[in-house]
Amino acid sequence: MKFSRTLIPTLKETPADAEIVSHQLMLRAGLIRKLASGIYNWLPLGYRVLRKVENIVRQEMDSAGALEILMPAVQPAELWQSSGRWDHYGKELLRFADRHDNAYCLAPTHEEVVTDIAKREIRSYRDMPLNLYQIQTKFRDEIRPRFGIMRAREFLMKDAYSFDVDDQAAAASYQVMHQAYTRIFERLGLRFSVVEADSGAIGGSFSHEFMVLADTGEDAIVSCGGCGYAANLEKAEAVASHAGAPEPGPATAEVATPGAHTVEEVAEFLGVAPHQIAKTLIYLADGQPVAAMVRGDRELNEIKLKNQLGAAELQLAPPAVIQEVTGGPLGFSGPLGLEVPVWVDHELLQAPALVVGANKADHHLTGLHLQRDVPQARPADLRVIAPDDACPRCGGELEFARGIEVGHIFRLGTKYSTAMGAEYLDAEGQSHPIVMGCYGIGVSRIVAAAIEQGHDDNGIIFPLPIAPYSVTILPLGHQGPVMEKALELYRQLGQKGVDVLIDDRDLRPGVKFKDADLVGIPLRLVVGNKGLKQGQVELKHRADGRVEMLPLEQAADSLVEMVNQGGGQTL
RNA sequence: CGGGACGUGGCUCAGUCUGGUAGAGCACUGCGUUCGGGACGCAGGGGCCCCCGGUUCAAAUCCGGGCGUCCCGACCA
Repeated sequence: MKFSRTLIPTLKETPADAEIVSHQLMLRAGLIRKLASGIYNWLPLGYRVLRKVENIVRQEMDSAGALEILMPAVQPAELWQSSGRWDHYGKELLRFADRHDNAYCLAPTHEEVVTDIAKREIRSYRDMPLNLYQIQTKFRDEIRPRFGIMRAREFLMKDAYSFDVDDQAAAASYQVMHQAYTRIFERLGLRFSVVEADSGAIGGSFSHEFMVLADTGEDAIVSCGGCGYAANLEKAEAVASHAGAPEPGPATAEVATPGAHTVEEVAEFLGVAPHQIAKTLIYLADGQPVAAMVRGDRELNEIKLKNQLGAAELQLAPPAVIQEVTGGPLGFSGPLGLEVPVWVDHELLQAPALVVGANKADHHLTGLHLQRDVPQARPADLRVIAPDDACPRCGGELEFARGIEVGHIFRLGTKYSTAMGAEYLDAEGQSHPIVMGCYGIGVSRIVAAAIEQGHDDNGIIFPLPIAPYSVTILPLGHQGPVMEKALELYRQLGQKGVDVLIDDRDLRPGVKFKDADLVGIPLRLVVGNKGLKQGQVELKHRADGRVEMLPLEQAADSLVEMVNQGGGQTL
């Protein structure tokens, strides 16, 4: 492609409404433009990147035996009512009516439609295993779209769904996808980590997330170098020590703690360490109050609590409810005398004496021994794992990192097939619900994630496999031998199947250098008078800045070799 | 949905407090010089100052109401 013939509107200045690097650089490099909040146009250069990501995903899904289909973005309400999600999905589901006043939605995901396909087309155990996937536009009416393409309302997703006869077969299908995903992210040229994850509202037995590692990532993850354990912070287990329960000390005593609400204030006032204090938090789980306790220096993991309770919704109780449940104001809650269920983080059982709220304004209790004083307390893993925690598998040291979720695989079990009546007949003629799995990849998000991971002060550094062009040629001059040689190289590379962009604009060299860096093309070939006099062209690697001089006659072949070895694609 | 900020040529922003002819840099067009890291000179084009209403002789500027965008939080593959 000739630069002068395409549309790559680069910007010198950073647009004011872009906060994170990937968003800024995608705008500056002319990959995307915003149409509305969370809704973007993909310009030629950006769309090439998107298509290259898509190609790799498609190739690996195909070779894993999945079958590509295309499902509609507009879906009738009835389907969503049959799964129960029309009422439960919430406002993220964009609903509207057609001219006949029939209700529809823009699909945020496709379990309903694909289960409907399975229900209609799968009759026998002989029809499985089956895996159907699509690469298609999703719409989620996010409360707050942000970070450009990273959390957009409309985005491109690869979603796959597996259908199996039983859990064992479903586990095998899950493994196949796990491997396919690993190959996909390796081929994309991204540093990533596979972590255990909470399966969330979609349900199912367990799941893994594929995280692109980047300091700016929205998710925190932990991993163990020793045994390979890795998990989302939301999910990571905090193991209890196996030491026996400590002997109780003297009975509890009430102390006045005027004005001390927070753990820090109470610790300071009483001259104890925060870990000797227990926080008691009052939650509403599906509207029912419960108490949950963690050590003062710990953070409660709401997802763990929610899962323990089997609750669909969990939120901190408002002050009025706290007053009603505990008899005291916010900030002085404790477990004694509560009639609601009390859940305690198992770590607390090791404490011989705890400071807790007295359920009375400006008062706390000291010397609380959980087993003695709150025998009905139910121990569980309720807290967020912390840097001083050991690996829950091998006891080794944990590393903390940040990541961007780009893939998520779930086992769905029979949630949708049962709700929607998708069944098959086994060899004995018995009817069973189909066992499903679902597997998502945020295709457009990968583009942003790749940029979060690969950039420097000068712009984007694309991995070769997804770079919009593998090679860019910069003729430092607009005519004469420089341009002739540059065009010759351009033709040679093109004929050999290399995606190449030649900057044939009549501009000063500096502008071309800046744009080439900004746009992030991995291999840059500079054709200038200096080099040509020695029969050479200069090759610069975008990633590490390495420069080498290549003899003119061999340049094309060398480049082809590099592109092929680096997994470069031709669109 | 709670809190905050912002809306002025394509982009980045000044001007708003204290009402009085709409500005700068970049980008764009033409000419000339320049040409290995975002050149320079000259000459140009381009604005419903987010929208609606109000106050005023006069509103980008003051007042009221909308709309939009971004950030933090809550929420979310």
